Amino acid sequence: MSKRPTIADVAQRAGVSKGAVSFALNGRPGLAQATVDKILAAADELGWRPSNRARSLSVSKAFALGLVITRDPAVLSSDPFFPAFIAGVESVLSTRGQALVLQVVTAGESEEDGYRRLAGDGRVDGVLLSDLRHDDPRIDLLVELGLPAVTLNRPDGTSPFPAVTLDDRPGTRAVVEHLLELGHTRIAHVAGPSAFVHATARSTALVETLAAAGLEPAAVEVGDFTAAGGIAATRRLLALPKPPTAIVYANDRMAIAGLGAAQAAGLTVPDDLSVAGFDDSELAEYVHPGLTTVRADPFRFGEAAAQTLNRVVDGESDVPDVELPPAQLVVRRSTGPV
Amino acid sequence: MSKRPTIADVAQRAGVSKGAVSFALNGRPGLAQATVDKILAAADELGWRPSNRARSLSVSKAFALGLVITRDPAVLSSDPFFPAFIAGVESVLSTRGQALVLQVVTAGESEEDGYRRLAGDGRVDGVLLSDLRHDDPRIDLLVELGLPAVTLNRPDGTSPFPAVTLDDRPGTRAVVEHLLELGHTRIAHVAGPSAFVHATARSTALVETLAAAGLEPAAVEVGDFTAAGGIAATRRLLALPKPPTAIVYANDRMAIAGLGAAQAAGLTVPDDLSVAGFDDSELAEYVHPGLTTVRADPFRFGEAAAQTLNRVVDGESDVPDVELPPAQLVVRRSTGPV
DNA sequence: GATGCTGGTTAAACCGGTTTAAATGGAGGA
DNA sequence: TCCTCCATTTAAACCGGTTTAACCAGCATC
Repeated sequence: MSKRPTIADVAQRAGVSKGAVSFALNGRPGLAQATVDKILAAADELGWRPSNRARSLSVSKAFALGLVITRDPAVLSSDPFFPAFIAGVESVLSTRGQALVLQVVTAGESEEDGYRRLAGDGRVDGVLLSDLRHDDPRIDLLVELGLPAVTLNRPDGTSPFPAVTLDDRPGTRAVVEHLLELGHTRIAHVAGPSAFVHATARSTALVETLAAAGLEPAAVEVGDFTAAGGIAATRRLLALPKPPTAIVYANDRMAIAGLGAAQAAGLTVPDDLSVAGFDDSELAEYVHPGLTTVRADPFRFGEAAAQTLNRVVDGESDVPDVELPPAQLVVRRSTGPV
Repeated sequence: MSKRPTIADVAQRAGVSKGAVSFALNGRPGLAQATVDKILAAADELGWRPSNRARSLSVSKAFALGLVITRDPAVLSSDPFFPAFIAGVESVLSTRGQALVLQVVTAGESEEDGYRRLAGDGRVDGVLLSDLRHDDPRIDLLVELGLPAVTLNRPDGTSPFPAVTLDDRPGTRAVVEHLLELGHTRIAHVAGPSAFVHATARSTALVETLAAAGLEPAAVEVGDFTAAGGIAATRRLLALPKPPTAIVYANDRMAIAGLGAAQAAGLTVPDDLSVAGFDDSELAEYVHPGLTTVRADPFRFGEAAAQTLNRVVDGESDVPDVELPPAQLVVRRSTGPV
């Protein structure tokens, strides 16, 4: 069981100093090409890979990015967004030898502590800020902590961090127009919690599209993105004196649950009620009837977010925002004529 | 913007040497109590927290655990297991100042590289081995890499690592017995990929329970744990000359998709067909009809796994296996009399 | 009074890299 | 021949902790 080689071993083997090896490895100028070749050959023969820990200490970098996920009720539990998003992040990190540090903040602990820990421990060089909220307190917190960040979608206040955005509005607009074309006029909405930026973005897009057609929502219920919330909101909508003929949900989980609630109430979808979701989660295609929804691309979202954050971390100034192609309408069987 | 204090600052303030501060911090014997108090007070006043990076380098530990998730087809995509599992892991790590490094291996890269990277970079002190497969090659790999591990469920070969187990069999048995009580005799099964230990555990429990009642499965289809696989398997089962009156799926995603397929084929659940899943994912309760399934506790699974791995990492020898309370049957509306 | 212990403390080496200032050596110019 | 200058290369400091060996005062022992 031979110990893992260190930079000193490589230096000795190549007949140069430690410093020279470091220079060669990092492609610094000032070394003769022949020397560089000799060093790289020696490193190769020994199978040397520089120690992350030593590098971390001397350059004061963690070579890792962080993601804090708040898991308050069960908002996260089966969210189809994160797994794919994380996969996208990884696809970038793996090429740069970086790691992803995940922190799930459970109900007890405060989310703020999560960020403080990540920063205080020097675990990460920057964080991805997801599920942005209005007047999000985390932005000031990160500024205070001096931790670079990238926001997923654009915060409403001023933010020193670049934003990676994926516009939910065109997709929402398309859903509403699709329903209008089918002849619906009593369209209700089950929104996400109004604290979230993306929740209100979807809601206002819906309201505006209806307004452009001279309509307003039959009703708006606020859900919490969970299946349980979707059920409750749906029941309230169906109990209205003049129930809607179509319901647009702010995410698929609420929509699928709402679909179940409607069916449990004896309604046939889409004959008696049209239902649309948002996310195009895996199950959307396979429930009965297949769910009309809006598809984003969380993998590319993750890629773009990681790339952008890395530019910030690398010290680039004025990193521009990145705008991803908007979400697309996917029409399935859960929507039909009135 | 004052720099963050180092151990030297604390030492100076307390009027002692760096070494003394280190001793005091780590609660080592050999220091007078008065000195310890003085040092801790000084550290407190300065708000000093030892640098993880420096500690990592000098003690050769990462203070982090790793989890590699393979995301080959889309097997992971909306698996309800991981988010809760990870939350459980975090609940343990956060109390010890450890971090969780997540590595999602996408289709392109080989899973083996994922572990090699994690080990080679010295990012983690140990890993959690999930989705155990028969003759899992990762066990030998981790031995070769010298990376401590804990397996989720017990591998069939010999393994030097402790196992944290949650027996799926009692739950599966309960599902089958429940269906037998309802009068079903033509019970089919949609299994998970036979490479997975937990998939075959569920399958054999099903077969054995039926055998105890003098029956055998009406048919067994192998799915891949995805919704798409669930649909395909269900269609094949329903196309049989004598289709089953009940289908037991190896997980909820396949079951929910199967439910949709059955309904799309014009069947009424549970009148024409009973359906049962496994996991008790969030949507199980809210689809129509509510899905009869088996509930495990992934959060506690994560807790137990992290605790056990930490015992190994801390150098304890002969860490015993941990057995969690078995999964429980949850009866809902998707199962009924023949 | 020299010797031996012992609890308390420190100086210095070490972990494995990066980085800066200084040293080396050979070519070109006076 | 001697001096400069420039391209290479190296020695040493540094990052911020941990750990080992040495040191020192005080006290008991003989």
